[in-house]
Amino acid sequence: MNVLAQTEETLKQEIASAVTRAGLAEAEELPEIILEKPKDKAHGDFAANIAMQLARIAKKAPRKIAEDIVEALDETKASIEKVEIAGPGFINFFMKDDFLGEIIPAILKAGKKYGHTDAGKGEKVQVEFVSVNPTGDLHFGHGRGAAYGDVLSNLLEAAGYDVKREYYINDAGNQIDNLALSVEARYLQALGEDAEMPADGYHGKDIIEIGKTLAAEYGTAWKEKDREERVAFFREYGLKYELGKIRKDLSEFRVEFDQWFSEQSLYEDGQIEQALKKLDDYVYEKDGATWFRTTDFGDDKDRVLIKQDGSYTYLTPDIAYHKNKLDRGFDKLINVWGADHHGYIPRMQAAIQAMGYDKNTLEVKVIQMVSLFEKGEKVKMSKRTGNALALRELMDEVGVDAARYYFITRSNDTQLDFDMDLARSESNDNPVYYVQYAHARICTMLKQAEAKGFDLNAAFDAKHLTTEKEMDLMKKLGEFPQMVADAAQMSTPHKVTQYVFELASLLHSFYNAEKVLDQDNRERTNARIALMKAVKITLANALQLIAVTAPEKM
RNA sequence: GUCCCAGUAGCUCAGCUGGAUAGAGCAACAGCCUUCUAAGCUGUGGGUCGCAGGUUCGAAUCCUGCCUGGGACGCCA
Repeated sequence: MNVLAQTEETLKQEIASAVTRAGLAEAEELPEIILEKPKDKAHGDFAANIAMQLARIAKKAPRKIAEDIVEALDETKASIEKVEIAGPGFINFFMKDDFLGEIIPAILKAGKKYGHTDAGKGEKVQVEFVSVNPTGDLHFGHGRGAAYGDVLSNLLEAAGYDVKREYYINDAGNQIDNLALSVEARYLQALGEDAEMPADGYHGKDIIEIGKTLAAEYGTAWKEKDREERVAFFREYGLKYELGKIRKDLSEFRVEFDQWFSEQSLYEDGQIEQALKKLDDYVYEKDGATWFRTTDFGDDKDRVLIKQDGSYTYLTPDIAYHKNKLDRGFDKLINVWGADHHGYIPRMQAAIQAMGYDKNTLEVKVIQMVSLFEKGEKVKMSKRTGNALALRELMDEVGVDAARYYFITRSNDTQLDFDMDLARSESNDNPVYYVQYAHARICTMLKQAEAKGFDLNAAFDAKHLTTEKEMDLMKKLGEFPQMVADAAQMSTPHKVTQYVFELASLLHSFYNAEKVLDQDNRERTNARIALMKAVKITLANALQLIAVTAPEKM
């Protein structure tokens, strides 16, 4: 299925055996053979730097080593057309053109599965992301983390990992008490009372809405009830309301979780006590509190687990949650956090190690901040809510396709400027449309082909694809599975938007240069139709990975 | 003060597990629609890769120091 990778593999093996045959190095001391795809076509289809790497081992000049390797190469084995030595000792390989011929049939056969590999070998990975406190609206910044976690999960699945997506609900602790008290205050205010918001209350307009709704539904009934009972009810009500809204927004943003994990459930099952027991060797008492010696694992200072008042810090149930994850048998845990939480990483990794696991079992991906720009100016606050722009409002403004695409274009560790006008624009400035248009264009062509009586499933021979633009397209198509595997392995979803943009660009370029449907050249037309189908599949699969739609027409 | 991220073309960013003349989009300039969607294509100009050292046959990429911008340093979550 991964044709290009197979070609590469064969070539690597042949180079390796040529090196040993030429007596340049023993098999054990052979460095990993690295083949790169040169940017400049004059440097061939693949280039190897092995001669430079061997300079020290073989104690010879790189160019001389390269000559020896080339001498020993069996060119028939790896379908090599031509070999050149260049620069300081690069060996450039020009492959027989037909090595590309296998790509299109492989794509047509694989269909929606094209790009999938078994690189991950079924390893169990859990991706925890978003996990926003259910005390208010998701804002646009959360959208970046949501898109990142979701696309990363998609990539891991495509690369053959066994992935579970999870949202950790902070439904215990202070912030939920504050939510309850905030709801209470808004409820009483809705009844015309002069109730004051708690000091750390949540001032979002959504809480005001809850208050009004409660007042309308129950009138003064809750006001007359026992305070404790009332707050308990508001607590549940507020939680359910906020969580429902978060679920709905994320669902609309095309993000679905396998599990919504309740912090409260950790309290109910005694899991926190169990986790504390597990940390026992690294726990001590001081100043009436219980501490975790995270400095044993490189943290700046030790951290409190149980406060003087006997309650847990945020860290403690979170450790229990991670113990729970590990107990479920995941090989790898990936957490997606906002940049403002980066300082929390050392203590969490300390916990992982204290529980007997390798530090890298937990990988934390930090997502840098997002700034919104409109009409060239930074948008700080929403006029409507007084808070940061809600994710819902962003979706309404620019659409889910554009929002998701933009969040994914940039590497997670650079701050993102989100240009609202650009995301909204239906013009060639907008990369989302550019890519989608490529897909739509192919769909139109294929419809035209049918209308003109071409058989879309006619037999074809890729040898009729001879122009440079066709070659470029086929090479690009062939890179897709490796790109997916790399992006999954390196947690770099932005490689997908980059790839899909490049593929779209090659398609547009080809489209403008060549005509696909030609009654006078049936054989070439059949081959080109097959090529177009392969590009369409690959574009659609790439867009599927980032959950952006692939329209049939625009 | 310590830690994390960034600093690459006028702007927004790729490239960073070291490799050949540093890439893309936008902006600027010049062209392309009687032909499968011009939401497109073709071409031109544009760079001390923040600064200074170091490692290396080779550094935007690795190491050290410094500068600038953003973020974090709670018995908050």
